[in-house]
Amino acid sequence: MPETILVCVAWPYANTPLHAGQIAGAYLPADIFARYHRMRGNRVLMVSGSDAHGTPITVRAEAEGISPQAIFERNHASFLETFERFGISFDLFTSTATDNHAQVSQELFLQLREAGYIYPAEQTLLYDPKADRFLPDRYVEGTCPVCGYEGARGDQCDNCGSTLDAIELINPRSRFSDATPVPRPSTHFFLKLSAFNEPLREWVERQEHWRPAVRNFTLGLLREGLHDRGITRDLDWGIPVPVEGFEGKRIYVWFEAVIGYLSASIEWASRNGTPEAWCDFWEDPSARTYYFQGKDNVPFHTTIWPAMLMGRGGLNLPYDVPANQYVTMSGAKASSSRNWAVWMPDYVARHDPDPLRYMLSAIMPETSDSDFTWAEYVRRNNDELVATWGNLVNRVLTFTRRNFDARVPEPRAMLAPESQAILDAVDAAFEEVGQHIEAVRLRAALQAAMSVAQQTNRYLDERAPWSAIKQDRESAAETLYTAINVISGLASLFQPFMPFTSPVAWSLGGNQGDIEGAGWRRSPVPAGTSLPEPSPLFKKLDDALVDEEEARLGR
RNA sequence: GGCAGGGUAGCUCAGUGGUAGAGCAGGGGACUCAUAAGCCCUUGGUCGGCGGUUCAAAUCCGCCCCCUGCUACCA
Repeated sequence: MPETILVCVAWPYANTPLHAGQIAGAYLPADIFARYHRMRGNRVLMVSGSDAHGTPITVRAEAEGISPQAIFERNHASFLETFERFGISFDLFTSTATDNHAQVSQELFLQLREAGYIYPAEQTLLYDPKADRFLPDRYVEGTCPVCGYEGARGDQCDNCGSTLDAIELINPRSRFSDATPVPRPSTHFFLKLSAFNEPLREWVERQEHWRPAVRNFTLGLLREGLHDRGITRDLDWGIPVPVEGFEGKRIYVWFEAVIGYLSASIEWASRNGTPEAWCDFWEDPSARTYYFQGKDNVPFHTTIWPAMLMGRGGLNLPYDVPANQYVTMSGAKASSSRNWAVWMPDYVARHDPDPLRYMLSAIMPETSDSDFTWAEYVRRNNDELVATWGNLVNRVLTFTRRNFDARVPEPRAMLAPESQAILDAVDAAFEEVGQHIEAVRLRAALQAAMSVAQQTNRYLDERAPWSAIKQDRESAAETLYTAINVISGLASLFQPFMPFTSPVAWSLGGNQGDIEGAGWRRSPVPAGTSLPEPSPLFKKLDDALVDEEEARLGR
């Protein structure tokens, strides 16, 4: 019985290209998860898109003297290319700039307003008379009322760490024009999050399969109590508020961006010519919805979005929110401004995708922050991908080619116990790796697959077909027949993690056709199958690469 | 400050009550099919500190120290 799985991935903010930390935090785990479920024959929809709106994009646009639209389009194109070249297999990667998204967002806005969960209220905001615009807190600077530091931002004082309200700042000034901001009233809409505190708490309490960090953090937020939040802003870049008298105001990004999961699903369905197909993922209670993202996004996916869904009614709540911690770069948090990151467009232009997919899977920050270093990247490539897995394929196939005329050898009728045991091990690994992936323990899943490759190397050494062939050709034939069949299984086990090299390994092992279509199982390779000319799956990397890559950091 | 996560071998990290683990690095060995790769053996830790619960604690409880993240435009 196929399952229905909706894979929602965080919407990247379209103001800079993606870096490896974001890939490890959300896009890669989501992709592995989706590819696995597709191989299982489950019905999968994986969606995300560029977050096109918000102040940082308008500010960047002003700084570069071009339109916000141009900033968004440039980065959106970059995202699509990264996903394509790195093998992130979205069913649809759209953006919040589509008419469809605006329409779905406005509709949900009105539904929640109708239900009494959105209400208008007047608030006093800082206004820049010279630039003729309202100021977001972080674009006001002034003296901190707590410690007297003169460079405090309106949202927070970097000196003492106090959380501030821009209106409290002494001697405030606008970062747009240096003008002195003036308080000015403006009416905005608010989302009544307070109404959902208890329903959310009861719901989260029952989600015992969530990661402890995600669940405890959310319960902490709910214990303190959610406050109603403003969901409109005085901006001209964004989705218009669909209410008379609010022309010139926009729906704020954090309210509108999470709706993207729904609007993207609807867009996918209509593009496919099956406009109702999204309902299977959102309305059927047996469908499961997973939200992949970094830990900074947890509150939106475990409180605000579920509250919006509860308020609307009739749509599935998140089944799991497997948020990852952060991947740091050589010990420091990734930073755009300091250029402290592995930029994906840069990486895919110069390196193969699978070694980084493997590395990031192996250090995936599932329970705590983890650290990426180029030295470790080279080591894992050389010691694990080249030496353990790539070399296993290569040694088996070159030996077979030379001694058995490039055909899978005919084994004895009854396999030796150790041969049967290694075949059983690879078959059992599908169950074990699959359980890990379904529980989103991807690091453990990859390790379980890799350990079968290690066992297979041991098996080869025990059976030593290179010496057996001299006295007992049948023994060598059995060993190679067995090893080739194990390789066929291993290629499928690795496919969700390494979708570029695994199909190659699978074909080298004598298989034809599509590895993903062959399903989550070992494809048996019968004796007599002819084998193609083998070539190495991975390139051994030179240690000099470490220095070269590290020199690019921080410049 | 509050909340959350983490502090286990030189390095990166698994391990939630029952004789301390993996990979890498270091040392030794047998082999030679393979991108000198693979295999076997081995050195190495008072599991952040102090108390407590228990027949038994890395694992549960309390306090302390250190690292990381979050702290929400409160209307």
